[in-house]
Amino acid sequence: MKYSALKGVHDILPPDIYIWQKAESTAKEIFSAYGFQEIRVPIIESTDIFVRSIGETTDIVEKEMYTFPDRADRSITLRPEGTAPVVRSYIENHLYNLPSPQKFFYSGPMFRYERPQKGRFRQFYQIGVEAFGAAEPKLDAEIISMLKLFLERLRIKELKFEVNSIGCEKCRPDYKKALVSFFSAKVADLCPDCNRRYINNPLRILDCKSSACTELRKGSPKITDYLCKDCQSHFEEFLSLLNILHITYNVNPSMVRGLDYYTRTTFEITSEHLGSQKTVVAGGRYDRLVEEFGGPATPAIGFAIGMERLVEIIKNVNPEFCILSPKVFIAAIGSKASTEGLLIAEKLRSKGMQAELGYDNVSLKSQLRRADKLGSNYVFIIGDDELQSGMIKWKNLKDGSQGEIGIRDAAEFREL
RNA sequence: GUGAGUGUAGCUCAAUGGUCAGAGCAUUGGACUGUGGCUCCAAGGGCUGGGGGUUCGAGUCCCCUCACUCACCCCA
Repeated sequence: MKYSALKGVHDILPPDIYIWQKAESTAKEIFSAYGFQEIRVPIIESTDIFVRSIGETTDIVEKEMYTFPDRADRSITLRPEGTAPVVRSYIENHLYNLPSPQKFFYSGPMFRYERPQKGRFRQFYQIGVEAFGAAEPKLDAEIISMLKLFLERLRIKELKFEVNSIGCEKCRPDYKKALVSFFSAKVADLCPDCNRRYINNPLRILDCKSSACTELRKGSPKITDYLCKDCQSHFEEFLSLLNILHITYNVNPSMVRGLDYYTRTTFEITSEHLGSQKTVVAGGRYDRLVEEFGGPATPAIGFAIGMERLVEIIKNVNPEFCILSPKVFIAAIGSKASTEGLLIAEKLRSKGMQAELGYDNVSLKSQLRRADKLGSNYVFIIGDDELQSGMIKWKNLKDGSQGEIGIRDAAEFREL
């Protein structure tokens, strides 16, 4: 094979593409109902946009970005996530002057230079939403509810909703201190990675899967015990609204996000159908980011759906998901009949009916065989007899019934 | 970046170091002159991922390399 796709990227082909289209159109429909409008932002941005928002010491920025100099030697990065570009656009276009909250959704490819595995790719697709200008927990709950509806519409069940609050710039430092002092006596026994985390991001120790660290963090302080008064009541109201909305969730105090910009509410939706990369949706509040980017102080919240993972789940739970539209197949014998068939097909198509032609002047048998394989519902048969009589034959491939219809009326054909 | 596993036909997989590398599915054609699905028959399709080595002889053993997969890590 001379050429192949790059590592970690992939083609999306039929029949999978129908699942993608269904997921995308469903997202658009549901998100619109909640007042989210589509926004399209560039795939390339200045590198510093991502460094500033995601955080200099995160893995994404340190070793996973596709960063390169352009011809004028500016540092450009292929977006590794969607929030930063949307925030940049929100500020640059002064969207904060529009009535709050402003709600957007986006969809498109993201790029991270990672080692591929199940559910993880170098070019992957996300559909995400970002809502600016409302701090109330009502918005947080609404967004979770929207996700629930979206997933139900795709007939996906048995997902786990996990929520947490990671506090704000007032209370998180206290928690960090408590955590550091808790682990100070145990640093030596933590895994090498966690030794590094102990210095630059102690919260991540909670996330570590190594058995030693899992053991060592038993009894560690919980973020939820350290929340300041405001964060505490925000979180409590959020949870009570989830109850009112009949959303089943699990509070997971050790769920920390890998991007630095998150504050307060964080959440994740996971599935057992995904191997070790089981997060299909993740998001949270980022109440400080707009201001840090040079905009007015604006609370915000968002999430992103991993499309490959979503499609993987759909394929697992609902393999029959995509329904083929009815098709008419026109089998013609002889060149005159073939021309007639072409004209009928064109008329059907102009009315929006999917019509397929037999090619290559092959036997009727193989044309029918092909019609069957395409999943056609009906076949029109045109040959010398039909041209003479002016009546063409139709056959229903699903139940085998047959009949005749005038050549002129064939274009008016509706499911009989 | 680290580790493990796997590379043979379009796909899923066989083949003790020993004829010409096989099967099922798929594709195409035929049995059936103008009626699909079922059945039967046949055909096409392979530099056994690539390179080197051991051997009288390598798909098989050894080394290198590339690719894929899964896991660690990280994340959606």
